[in-house]
Amino acid sequence: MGKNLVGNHIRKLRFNHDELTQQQLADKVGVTRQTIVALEKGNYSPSLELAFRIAHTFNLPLEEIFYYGEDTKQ
Amino acid sequence: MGKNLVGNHIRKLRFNHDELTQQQLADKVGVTRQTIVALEKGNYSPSLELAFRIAHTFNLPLEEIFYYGEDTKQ
DNA sequence: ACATAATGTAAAATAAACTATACATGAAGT
DNA sequence: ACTTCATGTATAGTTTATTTTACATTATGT
Repeated sequence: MGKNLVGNHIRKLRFNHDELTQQQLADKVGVTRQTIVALEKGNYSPSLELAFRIAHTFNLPLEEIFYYGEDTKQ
Repeated sequence: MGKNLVGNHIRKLRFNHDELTQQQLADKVGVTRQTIVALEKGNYSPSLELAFRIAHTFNLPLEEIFYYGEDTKQ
């Protein structure tokens, strides 16, 4: 257990960003689709390394994709 | 194995920031001293959650403390 | 009706992060 | 000389992230 305190906007970004599919994003960042599924579902938070690669892929600063605690963004 | 691609400025920050000791920082962010030691040594990269808590403690954006690949900062 | 592609879900196995414990070293103070 | 404190190092154990495999569902196209 131990609830996951980190949220993200991955799902939204996949659609805004070239309509990426889960599998395509997974390939781009070098993980399996299951990992993307789990992240979108909020099952756990990624490693910092993976978070960086995802941010890289979307060309966004990490903190615009991932946030600690409640989402405070627009 | 699997080399760690994420670096950080934790050690420097401990000194710039109130001369925090490893143990004090560990307490503030809720991990053991061993974790801080490992991070400073670059043995592995933290979870995203821990990275956020550390950034919080130093009152800095996460990406000013942690960087992917080579350090490109000043 | 059939095939294909995207997604959801689930569970067992491996890898990586993190803890707990323990001991060693060097510096600083008394 | 002794104590205390910060740090270094090591290793076994637990927890969490990630992989692998597998099957189900819904939508789209032919």
